[in-house]
Amino acid sequence: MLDIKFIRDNLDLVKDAIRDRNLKLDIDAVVACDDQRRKILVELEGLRAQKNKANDEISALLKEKKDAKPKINSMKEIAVRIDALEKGLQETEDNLQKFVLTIPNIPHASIPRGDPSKKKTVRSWGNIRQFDFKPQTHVEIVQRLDIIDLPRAAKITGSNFILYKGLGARLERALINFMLDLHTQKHGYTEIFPPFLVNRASMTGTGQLPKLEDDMYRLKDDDLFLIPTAEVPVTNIFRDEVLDEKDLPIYYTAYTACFRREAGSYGKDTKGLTRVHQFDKVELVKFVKPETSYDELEKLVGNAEEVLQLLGLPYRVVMLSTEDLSFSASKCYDLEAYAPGIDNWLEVSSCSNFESFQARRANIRFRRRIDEKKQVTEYIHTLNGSGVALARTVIAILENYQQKDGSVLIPEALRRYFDGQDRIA
RNA sequence: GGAAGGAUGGCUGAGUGGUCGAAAGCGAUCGCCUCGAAAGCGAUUAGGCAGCAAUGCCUCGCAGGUUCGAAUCCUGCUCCUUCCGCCA
Repeated sequence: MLDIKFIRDNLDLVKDAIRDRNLKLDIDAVVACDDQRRKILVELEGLRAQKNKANDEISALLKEKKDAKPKINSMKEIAVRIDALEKGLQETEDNLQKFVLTIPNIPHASIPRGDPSKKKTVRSWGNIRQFDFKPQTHVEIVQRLDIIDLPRAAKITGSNFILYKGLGARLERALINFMLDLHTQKHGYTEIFPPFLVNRASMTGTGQLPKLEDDMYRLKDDDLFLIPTAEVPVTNIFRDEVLDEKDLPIYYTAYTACFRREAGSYGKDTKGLTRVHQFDKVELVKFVKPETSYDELEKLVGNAEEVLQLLGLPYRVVMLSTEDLSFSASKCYDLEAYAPGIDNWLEVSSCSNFESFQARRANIRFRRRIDEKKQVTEYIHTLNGSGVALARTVIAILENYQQKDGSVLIPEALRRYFDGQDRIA
């Protein structure tokens, strides 16, 4: 959420941002709504001041046992007027709030303007393997090795769900442990295991609601949502709290399953494990002071990249353009791992700086000491990134590590989680 | 699912329908004291909105209601705690 004052003071900037995202929103109407709000507020506050003064006088009269009747009667009229203004104010504020919640974050100046094709490859890592046989797709591999059973997953639940089996299940568990161990032991993150269901306030706090309600799984009777990412429960840990400056920055990492309806995406990447309704992910979340957030973003990307490097998966780092940027993000890097079987770059991580956008929605602040006398509370900056998402990483591992004899080598970094086994055969 | 109790500032916790945005304590910050620290003493210490400012207004879980006036009374809701039931 953007600050209405910021919107007023930076009208052109906000309008440019909407245009750069290829959206249509009537920002002038928002300002007009706020004008109306202020107009009501001024009159209302004047009357309230009058009322408060009169109440003190009535109080004093009663104390001295004098007659307060005339004063009381004269206030009845004002009370009615105040009542009416309050209703009007409420209505105007609700409208304004509803409107402001649909305005996306301002894209950072450093990112490319325009459609998704404008995205910029920042760097690449690793070499694309040259095969002396025709590499198979992960769909073929998992079937042959009997480590993932998609037909039965479809029977149990529906299409685009995954049933891991045997060493496939083991691989999933190994990856989760490997990533959590790396981030907690080497990168200084504290491990979190949050609820997988969250309430509406949490979903609104991180920006999934109101816009993306159709993409979420929602419980019928409880107004709870299955989390689409650990970002939601973990960022909301500090909702409506004021943090202490000296506790910052805070780094959290969490494994969760992630649930996405993927409404409207039928026919797109629907083969195999590329786009599924439930997948595992290890997430990185940071709460930091505003002046450090862009440095923290670079470090966060580095932490996610290290996962792919240790797994030996070739990847590239892509800076998204304005139209590709998610609703709440100001700047975002995607990590794309190469999968030779399907000959595709797969988005396995998305690392974003939200600046104060989520913090304002979720009301997460910190106390900053200015000098001995003065301290102020201000919104923190939140960041998060996948470190990394599993289903697609599994694709990349299977397709990159497949051997001519049909087996799949287990990346060195994972072997300690396989009792030293070096291949899936 | 049933019963009872509760929700007040960074935390604990008092609160009479009318000088209550709110006692007290803890914590924190600053000062005094000290070679330095602890202890002690003193001061400061909720958030938000409008305004250049002075200042004004709002907020005691949330939403309504009664009243000239609500932290306080009434209704509904949410959440928490304890007990019972069920349960991995």
